[in-house]
Amino acid sequence: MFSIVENVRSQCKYNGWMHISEVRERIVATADELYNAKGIQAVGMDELRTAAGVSLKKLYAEFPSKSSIVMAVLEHRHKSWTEGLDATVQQAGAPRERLLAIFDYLAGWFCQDSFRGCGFINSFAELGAISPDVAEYARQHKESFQEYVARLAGEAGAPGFLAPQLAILAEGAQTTAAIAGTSDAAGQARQAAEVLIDAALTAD
Amino acid sequence: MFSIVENVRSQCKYNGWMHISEVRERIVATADELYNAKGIQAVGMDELRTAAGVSLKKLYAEFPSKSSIVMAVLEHRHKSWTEGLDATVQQAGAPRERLLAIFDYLAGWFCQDSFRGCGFINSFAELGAISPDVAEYARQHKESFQEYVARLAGEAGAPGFLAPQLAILAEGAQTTAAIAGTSDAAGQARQAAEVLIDAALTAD
DNA sequence: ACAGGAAGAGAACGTACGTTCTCCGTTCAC
DNA sequence: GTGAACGGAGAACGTACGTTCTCTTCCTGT
Repeated sequence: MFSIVENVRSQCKYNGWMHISEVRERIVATADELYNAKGIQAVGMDELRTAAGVSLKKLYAEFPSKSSIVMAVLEHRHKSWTEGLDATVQQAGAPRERLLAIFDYLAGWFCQDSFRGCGFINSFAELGAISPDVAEYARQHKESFQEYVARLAGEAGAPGFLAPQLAILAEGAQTTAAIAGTSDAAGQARQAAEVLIDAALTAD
Repeated sequence: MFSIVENVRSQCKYNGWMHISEVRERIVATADELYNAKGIQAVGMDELRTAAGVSLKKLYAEFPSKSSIVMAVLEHRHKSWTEGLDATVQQAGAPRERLLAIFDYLAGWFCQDSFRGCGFINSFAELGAISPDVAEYARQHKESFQEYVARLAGEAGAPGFLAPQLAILAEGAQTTAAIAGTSDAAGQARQAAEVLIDAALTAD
């Protein structure tokens, strides 16, 4: 299922003036924005077509169905979220600061006008019950985040129970910030994370 | 907007064999289950009508539109969630245990087969962008939870920063448990809450 | 008994949307 | 220059769904 994008991307060739993968990426980026802003089910193929500046024929030449676009958007979200988070984490120095950098990344994200909550939580809420693929992708994304935090926590020398605690804080900050419409939760979660990290490090 | 239910409820009268409010409550309870299990947009009025054993005419006699049913379901969810939480909290003794009882309530909830995440987070994700009423109701629900935790934290003598931290933990546990499909997050959040509570109480 | 009205079942209507098809203009190879 | 392939615009099709309408049945009050 997730290999479709790579298969098609490997068949890229010139079609006169634009690389096929660029059309795909423009469609996916546009769909990501629209789905984030209005919800997946609220955005029709015609609206996406207009916003992306692509003909319906090209849309369906690139993707066999709307659900395949949704899955491509989830891949896109996972990639940009993971890369953005890691970039912020890498800028921090000591292992303890790298754990806290997670919440700095959240703070910057929450302040963006386009922030409307975690796209995986949202897509899971909207489609998880009727689309096993969406539910499974959301689960994998969250699992990979858990593993990422666990790696950072391990590098800080923390016991195993710390990482799930910090991950839960991060998840809670995302939903709290989205629904409340403020970015306060990032700072509150960061302060809680400091307490949990210090307690875990001294207990070890 | 939120007073519609009360207005109609006050006009209750006998219609031969069943109180009108009982029909309303059956519709709302059925809608709550279906919306929770499959998502709001995935459940049509006909499916709701069949599941509730009510004619379409009666459905539209009780509610002017689907969106009014959604709002009634949100009121119903808020009431049962708040009452269930408070019942668990009241069973605990000391103020510190009452704060931790929040996570015991979550643990019991997560273990239910019907658990599919917080209904307010889900409805916000699904409809918040296109329905200001839904977004606002979700915000109010989360705000009331924040105030509830703040009251419990105040009774425990904790400083003001503790309550938002515990609320974020609770929110994160809900989404983590929903997407992961396990109930582990409740215990992990509870242990984190213990650390945060003790740190806040000794720092005070 | 009979007129009148309430209520159920489901047909009907309008709309939205995912997907496919058709038509027409453009381009490119020869 | 000409024909054939390609691509864009949007019409068309089938389906689903929210909402309303119609018909029939059954109960009620006198």
